[in-house]
Amino acid sequence: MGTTATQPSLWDRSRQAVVASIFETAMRLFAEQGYEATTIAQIAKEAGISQRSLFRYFGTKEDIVCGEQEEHGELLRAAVEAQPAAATPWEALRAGFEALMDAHGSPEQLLEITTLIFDTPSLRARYTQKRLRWQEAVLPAVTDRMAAGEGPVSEVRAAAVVATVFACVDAATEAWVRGGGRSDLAALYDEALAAVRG
Amino acid sequence: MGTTATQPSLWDRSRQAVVASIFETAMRLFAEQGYEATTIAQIAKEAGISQRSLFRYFGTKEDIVCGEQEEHGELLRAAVEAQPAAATPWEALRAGFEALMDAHGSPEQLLEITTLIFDTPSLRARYTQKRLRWQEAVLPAVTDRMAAGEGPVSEVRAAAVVATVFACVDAATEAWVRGGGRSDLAALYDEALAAVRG
DNA sequence: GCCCGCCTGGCAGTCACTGCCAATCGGACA
DNA sequence: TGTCCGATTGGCAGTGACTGCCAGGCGGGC
Repeated sequence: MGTTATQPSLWDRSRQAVVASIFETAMRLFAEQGYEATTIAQIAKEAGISQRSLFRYFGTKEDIVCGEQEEHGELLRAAVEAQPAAATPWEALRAGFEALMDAHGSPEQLLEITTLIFDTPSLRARYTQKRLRWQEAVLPAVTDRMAAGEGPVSEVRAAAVVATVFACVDAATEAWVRGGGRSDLAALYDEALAAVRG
Repeated sequence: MGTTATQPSLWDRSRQAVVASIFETAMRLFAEQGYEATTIAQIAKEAGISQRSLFRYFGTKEDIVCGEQEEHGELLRAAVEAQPAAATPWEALRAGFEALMDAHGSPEQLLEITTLIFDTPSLRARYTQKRLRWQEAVLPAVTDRMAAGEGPVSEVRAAAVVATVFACVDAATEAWVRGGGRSDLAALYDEALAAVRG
């Protein structure tokens, strides 16, 4: 364990450094010229890496921005499943998102990334696509929770609850972004859900 | 008006014929080989048209499948706004979707298209993107309706209601597709919404 | 000092999509 | 009827994202 913890970490460390370098270069260029106007060739050049290698770190141009979402899906699933059995699906999912927001480093960077995603159609499409995977990931936990409360649950009912929570997160996030991040995201989410369930 | 009604209709008729021809050719090839494996060049060749002209009819490959969604958005908006003032947002939106489903010709073709979209990631992403425009289109009507019931409404609340309805439509549609279209889509939608609001 | 993996870069190719230009087609009008 | 004109078409060359392939380099283990 001691060797496997240091040796791969050397590779991983350099790998993380390259990833971060590409990411920062790309975000700077996106901010300067816009996402569509920035080419992969330009990012690679300014990051001092070959185009071919860039694609080995980020499978697609969109993944440079949306890439982190992958791991966050796992985090969300784990957080939801870790909630006490007594919690309703709504409470469990809310707690899951809370955990997700805690995991983020600087709120400024989160706002920057989220704004870019919501302002760029192709990025938003990709983001929505990834969120579909999140929905699939938390579905079993939600199904179980609903079944505990009211007996056997049809597929649609659980899927609808999950989809609704994500829809409210989306509405809240959009309002948050449009307001320049000045309001509280969690409060917006609560307001959104209250409008639906109240 | 008389001339403008017959003359463009000749052009439009031939245009519609070409569109239909491309669409049918493409759907056949998609069914035979899958969406990704079918190239624009192949569709153009088999439809007896140049690649360049194909792109004049359908701006993107995805639009061959998702293209109709554009006009349906208008239909939905009109139907929602045409609902009586006494109807709640939920009732108005439900009626809107009912109108939309009535507008579709054969249910078999609807099922075929929808299945293709839900089974193909890039198509589903594009579809979701277009649905976002629908959401923006019906948002004013829903905001007005909510304001009538409870006074001034914040942006988030109305957006959340709209997003939730679309999320339930999505969940219902997915269940409908996964079940091979054997269940009733409207019933699935009602079940989905009941799970959320009940 | 040598060998062996892995990483990297470059190259050529595919595919969706776009701008440009010339040919053509069909109706309008003299 | 013949001619003109606007719209449609097709081909061509180019861009940009992305992929497979192959050769070279850099590390660490023997």
